Amino acid sequence: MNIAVEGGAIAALGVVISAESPRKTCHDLKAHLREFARRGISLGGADFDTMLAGFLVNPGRPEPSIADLYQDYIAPLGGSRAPGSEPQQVAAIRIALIPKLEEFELEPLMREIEMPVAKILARMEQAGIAVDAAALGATSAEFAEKLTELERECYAAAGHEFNLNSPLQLRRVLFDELKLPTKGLKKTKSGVSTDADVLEKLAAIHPLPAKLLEYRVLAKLKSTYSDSLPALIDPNTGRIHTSFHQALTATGRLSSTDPNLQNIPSRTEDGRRIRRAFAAPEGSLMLSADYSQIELRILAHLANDPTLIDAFASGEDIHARTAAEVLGISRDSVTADHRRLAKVINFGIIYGMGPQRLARELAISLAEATDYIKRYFERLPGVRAYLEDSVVQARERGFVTTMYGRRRYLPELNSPQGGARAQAERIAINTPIQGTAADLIKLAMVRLDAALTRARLDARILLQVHDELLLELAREALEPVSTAARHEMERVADLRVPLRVELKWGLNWAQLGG
DNA sequence: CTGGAAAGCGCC
DNA sequence: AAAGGGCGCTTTCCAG
Repeated sequence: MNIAVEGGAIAALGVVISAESPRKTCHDLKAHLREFARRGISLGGADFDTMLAGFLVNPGRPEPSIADLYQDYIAPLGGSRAPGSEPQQVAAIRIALIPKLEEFELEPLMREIEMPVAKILARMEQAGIAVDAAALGATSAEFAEKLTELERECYAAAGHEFNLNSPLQLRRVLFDELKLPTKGLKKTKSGVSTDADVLEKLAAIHPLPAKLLEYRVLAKLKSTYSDSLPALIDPNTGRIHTSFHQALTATGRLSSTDPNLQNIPSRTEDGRRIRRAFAAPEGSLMLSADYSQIELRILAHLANDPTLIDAFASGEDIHARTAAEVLGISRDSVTADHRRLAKVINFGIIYGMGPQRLARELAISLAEATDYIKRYFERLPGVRAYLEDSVVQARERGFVTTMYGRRRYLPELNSPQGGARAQAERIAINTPIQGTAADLIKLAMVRLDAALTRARLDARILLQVHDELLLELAREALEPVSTAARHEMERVADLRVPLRVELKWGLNWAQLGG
């Protein structure tokens, strides 16, 4: 096979150098880059990660190990040779995967997006993020006081003490002891649900569900965030070092664990207290960038629907425009309620929502919900045609793709089970949209990192950048962005609609952001 | 004691 | 009769 393998620690990490070219292959490059950085070694020029390539070829196998890939791509070739060392296996896997990437036209996605993203993520993980442990501690203490009071009120409303964190005990209190009506309420496998939806309905007729809703929100924030995050601060760096997973989700999104930094609260004021604890230290500045309405913009592009494209091209409020279309009214007579309704419909379309769910969500009749959906598709025929075609094509080919060719296989589309088939059809609708958004956001990471690197900055999206001159340089790097918090930056991809970038920065970006 | 399922809920 | 897509974390509860 003509492969040279470096010895010692490097071979143990699965780095392979081909003898005829200087290209280096790695399995889980991001992990190795972190390990190398920790030891102060540089790993130059790695241009192929077998884990990422294997995942692109078959996303049904998340975070494949070297053994998984050997099993999938080398063993079936029927060679009689022994598997060899891990680096040798990695080299063989690369050779087997490259033709697959080319056949599926995934090579540009691999080379231009996934490989650069892996290197950026390694730096982000290594850099970590600063969090104000004292602020979190104060928040926890305050939440604890409020929780004690809420507990007392819940026990009083129930008539006795019980474990407020146990849905089972709560269900017995609500429906067996207090005999609250269960008619029309959502059920779980074991009985009537006690989720927020149900408790909100019951809140109108009894004080316990109302208090419990308050209790749950605070208990969640305290246990998941203000209590847990400080424990994850690395004593060596004083920062939190999350792990990003690049070869995991079915749609191509990233995920984050230990802790999950992608679900830090932002919606409620109590939640924003948690988010505010992620503040740039003295002398540094945090920058965050995001796209506004990216999924609906992608829908407009993929569906090539003139109305949606026009709405985005002219910078309209998309939910208000949808409201005007669906309700058949002029754009100036759209009220906040109309807009709220249209927003639910817009999201529902992306997720493949049916009329039942829409009716429940909006507290309207099934007939009305059915009518809204009908009118939506009448007014935006491009969307209807696109969604129908998506499902038909997916059924024929057995998979769906994103704009950059990322695949997701959907064998369930031909299932005899109606429920499983319907689920697969919703996935067939959602995945090209959600997955394309993931592609574009990764591409934006690569471009932004390159821009800031050119400006001699060390960029870390959502992480701190150490540089006294950051603000000046960021302005330059992100031209035509100026001092305001939100601006249009650039078109990241060849879309039929403009993408709008939202930037937030400051010593505390959470305060600046919406 | 550990592991896993279920319920619930935080984010996009 | 009909689960809106994608995640990860905490708690309870039960099995081993």
